[in-house]
This record gives sequence, C-alpha cells and structure tokens, in this order.
Amino acid sequence: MATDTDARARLVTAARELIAAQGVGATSPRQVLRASGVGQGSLYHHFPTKHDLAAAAVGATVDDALAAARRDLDPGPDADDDPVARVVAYLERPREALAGCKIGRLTSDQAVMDDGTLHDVVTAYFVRLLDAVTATLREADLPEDVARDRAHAAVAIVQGGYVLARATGDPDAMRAAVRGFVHVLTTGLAPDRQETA
Amino acid sequence: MATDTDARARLVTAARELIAAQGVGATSPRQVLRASGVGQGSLYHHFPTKHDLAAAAVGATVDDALAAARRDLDPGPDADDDPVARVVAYLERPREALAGCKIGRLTSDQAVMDDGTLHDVVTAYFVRLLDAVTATLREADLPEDVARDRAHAAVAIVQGGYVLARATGDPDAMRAAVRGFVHVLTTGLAPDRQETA
DNA sequence: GTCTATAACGCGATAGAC
DNA sequence: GTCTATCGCGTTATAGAC
Repeated sequence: MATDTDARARLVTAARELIAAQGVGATSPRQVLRASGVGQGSLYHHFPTKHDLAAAAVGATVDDALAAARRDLDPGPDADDDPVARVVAYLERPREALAGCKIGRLTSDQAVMDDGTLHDVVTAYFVRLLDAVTATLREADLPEDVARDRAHAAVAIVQGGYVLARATGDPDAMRAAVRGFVHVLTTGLAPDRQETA
Repeated sequence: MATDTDARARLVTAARELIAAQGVGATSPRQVLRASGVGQGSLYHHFPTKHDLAAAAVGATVDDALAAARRDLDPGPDADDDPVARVVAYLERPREALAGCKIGRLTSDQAVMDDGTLHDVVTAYFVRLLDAVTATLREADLPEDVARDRAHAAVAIVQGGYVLARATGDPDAMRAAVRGFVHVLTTGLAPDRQETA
C-alpha cells in the first residue's frame, strides 16, 4: 500500500510541476517518468492515458489554489474584518509572477480546452473564485451586479498581471497593475483618500 | 514576382490564423501547408525553419494589434478629446473574447518563450502598448507613477478579461471585468458619479 | 520556385515477461 | 505492480528531381 501510494503520489507531483511550467500539451508522459523516477509500465498502470494523469494533476492544483484564495477572502478569526481589505489582501498576496498562473495559463492550452474534463475543472475554478470574491464584496453593501463586475475586474487584474509580468519579463508589472486597480478601487469608495496614495 | 509574393503571403496568412488559434508550439508546418495550399518545398524555400515562419506571422499580428490600439488611444481628428474617454474606448472596444488575445496567449506558449526572437516581439508589443496608455493618461494630468500603474491595470483588465472569458466560456466575463474597472476608474475621478451606474 | 520522397526523432500507447 | 521492448504515427527538416 505504501509503495502504491508512493509511486502514484510521485507521478502526480512530477506531473503538477511539469504542467505548471509547460502546460498539458507540451508535457509528455516520458518527461513525467524521468522527473518522478518511476518506470513506464508503472505510470500506465496508475494512469491508463495521459488524460487521466493530467486530470489528477490539474485537479490537485485547482484544489490548492481555491483553498489559498479562501484563506484570503473568508472572514477568519485573525483575518481582517473589512471585506474590501480582504479582497485587497487577495490581490496583493505575493505571487511568482514570472511563472504565470498555474491554472489561468491552461486557458491557452489547446490540450486542455479540447478535453471536456480538464476544461470543466478550469471553468469550475474560476466560477468558484469569482463567486467567492463577489460574496466578499457583497458584505461591503455593494449591489449584486456591481459586486460581480468588480469581482471580475479583481480576478482579471491578477490574471492580466501574470500575462504582463511574463510578457515584459518584469515581476513588478503585476504589482503595478494591482497598485493601479487598488488605488482607483479605494479612492472611488473613500473620496477623502482620493489621489493621495 | 507575383507568384513569389503570393505564395509567401498565403503562407503567412495561414500561419497567423493557425497560431492565433493554437499557439506556435501546437502549430505544425504541415498544418500551414494544408491550410495555405502551397507545396512543402515551397514553404522551406521561403521559410527555412519553423522559427522563421512563426516570426513573420507573429510580427505581422503584433503590428496590426499596435495599430488598432493607437487608433483608440491617439487623439485623432474625429476622436474623443478626453484622454480618459480614449482609454475607456480602448477598454470597451469589441473583442473576440472567447478566442483569447492573439498575442497575450503566446505568453503561455513554451515555444515562444524559449525563442529569443519571438519573446522579444511579444515583449516589445506590451512595452509599447503600456507606453501608449501611460502617455494618454498623462494627458489627464496624472503623475507619472500613477499613470503607469493605471495603464498596467487597464491592459491587465483586457488580458485578464480574455482569460476569464475563455475559462468560463462566457464572452460577457470580459465585459464584466471592463465594466467593473471603468466604474471604479470614473467614479474615482468624478465623485459626483459615485455608485450611480 | 516548386515538387515528391524520405530521414531522424519523439510522441502516446501497448505487449508480455517477471 | 513494475519492467523492457516495440508499435504506429506525426513532427521538423533535408535531398534531389523538375
């Protein structure tokens, strides 16, 4: 049992790292074999097709990412009480900007978009993330449609920040986008702070 | 000469469409051959390697995209005089959201990021786009650093909007992100319009 | 300048021994 | 459950005739 779990876990871990760096289409089962140190027959025993391996890897990454977002957004015991401050905390969380979003990047991966299962996993991640941000903003007494639009803007800033950082090769491009958005977001809600940051 | 230009042009046109839909890595010279209708020897005569073909295709796409952005942002004879209105026009320009950004998507394409020439072309596009938006916002008497941050936010909204639209399969996700940003952008600058849209 | 034929390689997947 | 060997295919690129 330990052997079983170990080989499987090592395969998934290696697949997650390779897929995060290269995408699903550009990651071959052979690369996963080399990185995990597992034999070829072993891989195809646990994961009959590349699809199965990719689904396990992407599913685990999505679960981790959603949990991280909820830690920023949910009102915890030692978390900030102000809902807008929690959204700002989500926006300003340190990220490996040059690596790109492990999930958002899959949006450009034909192997993912053409695979119903994988596409659904990516869709579910963003739907739940947008719902969580929207719910947080609703706590700030924003109307439903305004909260939804603002949530879309917040998530888009992070995703677009990744794109800008990778494109320019400068991690600060993402921080600049977040600063620009947070500035207009907070000055819009509190006119007394307008144009002072 | 007409034959020469024609075959070359057809190759580039076909390559642009395929690369826009699939990325560079997932687009094979064979696909370009089939789509363009030219022969194999012909392709390798005009473009000795896949790199050369991709560079010509991506370069042309970048040139077109920059020209389109400048039409929105530059103060033309019949364009809006208000610089912020011009940035809003850039943000709200109709886009094929579900197709993704032809250039931004290349940021997740390993074949592009690993190729110095292609990477440089993508970098140059975003640097010039950010400079153009920054310059436009500077006309609105914003300090340099605020204008730069806000320009990063504006471009990130578009790029992130593409990601959200593709991820959720809903073109309105991009429009929601733009609405959310434009709303806080304009209410932040004009307190009298605050929370009324 | 364009054609067909083919080389050399990596891919995803399978077979069958152990 | 893991191994090695191999299949059939698509890839990028080249060779050499026309």
